[in-house]
Amino acid sequence: MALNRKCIIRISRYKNALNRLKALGFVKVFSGNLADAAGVSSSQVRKDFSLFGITGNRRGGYKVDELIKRIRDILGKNELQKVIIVGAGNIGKALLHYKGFESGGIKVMAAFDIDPSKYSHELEIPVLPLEDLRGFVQDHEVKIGILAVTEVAAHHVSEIMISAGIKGILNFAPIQLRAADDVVINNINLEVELENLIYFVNAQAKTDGVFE
Amino acid sequence: MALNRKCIIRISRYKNALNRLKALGFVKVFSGNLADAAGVSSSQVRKDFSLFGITGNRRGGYKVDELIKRIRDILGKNELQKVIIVGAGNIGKALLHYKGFESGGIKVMAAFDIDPSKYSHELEIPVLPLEDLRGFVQDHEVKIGILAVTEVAAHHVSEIMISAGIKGILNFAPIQLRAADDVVINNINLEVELENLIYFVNAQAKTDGVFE
DNA sequence: GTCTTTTTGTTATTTTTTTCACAATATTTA
DNA sequence: TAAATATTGTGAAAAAAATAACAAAAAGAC
Ligand SMILES: NC(=O)c1ccc[n+]([C@@H]2O[C@H](COP(=O)([O-])OP(=O)(O)OC[C@H]3O[C@@H](n4cnc5c(N)ncnc54)[C@H](O)[C@@H]3O)[C@@H](O)[C@H]2O)c1
Ligand SMILES: NC(=O)c1ccc[n+]([C@@H]2O[C@H](COP(=O)([O-])OP(=O)(O)OC[C@H]3O[C@@H](n4cnc5c(N)ncnc54)[C@H](O)[C@@H]3O)[C@@H](O)[C@H]2O)c1
Repeated sequence: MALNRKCIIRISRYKNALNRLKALGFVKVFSGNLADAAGVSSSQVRKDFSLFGITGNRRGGYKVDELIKRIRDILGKNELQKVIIVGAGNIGKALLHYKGFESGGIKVMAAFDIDPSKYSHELEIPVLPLEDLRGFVQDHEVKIGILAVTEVAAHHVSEIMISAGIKGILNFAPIQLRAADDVVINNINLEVELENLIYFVNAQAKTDGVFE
Repeated sequence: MALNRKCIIRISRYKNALNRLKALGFVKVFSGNLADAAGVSSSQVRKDFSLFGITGNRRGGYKVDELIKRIRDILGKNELQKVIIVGAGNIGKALLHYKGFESGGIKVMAAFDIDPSKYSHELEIPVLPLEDLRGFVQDHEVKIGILAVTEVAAHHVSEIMISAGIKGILNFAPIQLRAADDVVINNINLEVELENLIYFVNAQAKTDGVFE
């Protein structure tokens, strides 16, 4: 199996599960514990680990602290990850005010907008004019950007971000952004997610069947 | 191939792509056009369609209007889909103020919270006390809920929602919610999504390779 | 110190998903 | 009207992913 998106998402989930298990007092875990906590199979856990060369002890399982350290390292959680937000509207502001990223080693450096009424230096995280984006990204060597502008502006703004040096975009606009091979794009389409939910709820209401 | 989550997500994307193509003046499309617009292969498009018994004309492709109608029907877009939001904080409010759902046939009926300072009848969409949730869900026969409360409250609140009759939950809290077979849960973990992006950007910086 | 038990790490198997390939058949051309 | 051509619809093949199986090794029992 390759080292694909799904696999890394599971690795993130293992990290979260491990933190919970650690809080419960676990010092070592077996692949089965972790599998239960993360909602996958134990062989999936071992398979994923073997892909990253993560090893435990036969019969002894894995030491929680070492495992967390190893996974944090894989996910880049040991360095501060700098992020910018573009578009300080509903979603942009929600992310801007969220306190949870910082504790996970993700630092929102600034937000950018074209609407002057959104600009602010009072906030802990400043909202700056879009024109300042290029300089800011280059000065601070930011590689990751969250795109939360209106649908019509999204494609254009993504090009500005990429030309400034952004290499990864988390896109909330309801268009399927695509870009050159050296830029990673993760599209989050909340309406599609809701449609999905609605489909399966309605289908279940009809058939009482179980899906996926 | 079964009719799984990924397949329905593609169906949603086809719908969005078709709307764009229609706006560009397309009256009929071939599987290849749609594939390009949605970023998949043409045989994938035809396979998905065959799963739903969607047929076109050999050599003639698919009529855009008919196709949109058929897909809207599959996704329940021809009836109004009622949704509630639980948790009127950062994310909850962002969703509450979003105008885009309505045009997609998704009607946010109300939001619920435990913090009285969040209550409001002034807004187009009211924010009500959590105690009112059960009655509201039952009166309005709401089946879909968006969960946007704090992490610690999420599991408990999900149980309240399910016991009130909610059958599908879009969960933003960073825990992997699970529930009985007759409830569909879609977990959106933005930190995990960012971690994923960060991983592939960092990996690419190291190897200059291309991923998935 | 040997035996038993448990759990990893990895290879084999199965299942799922995607792509390929092509007969069937509309549409267009002549 | 017949021939040429393009595109669907689907079964077969390939690829990818998940699960199962089990030998090897570590921990504990006695
Ligand atoms: N809010 C939601 O719940 C929600 C749900 C689903 C999808 N979305 C999508 O997320 C995106 C943001 O949604 P929102 O509700 O926050 O929208 P919004 O209109 O509240 O905010 C958009 C922000 O982008 C800014 N902007 C517009 N053009 C810009 C440009 N060229 N450069 C920089 N900034 C620019 C605007 O000034 C505004 O502040 C939209 O594409 C929307 O479709 C939002
Ligand atoms: N805001 C973000 O950008 C962001 C990003 C990633 C994840 N999340 C997750 O999304 C969820 C919401 O985040 P947020 O930033 O909107 O948080 P928030 O603290 O702004 O809002 C949470 C809301 O839930 C309400 N609440 C708490 N307990 C409740 C209960 N038992 N019943 C009903 N309401 C209750 C609170 O009163 C508050 O209004 C959290 O779980 C958070 O971890 C948010």
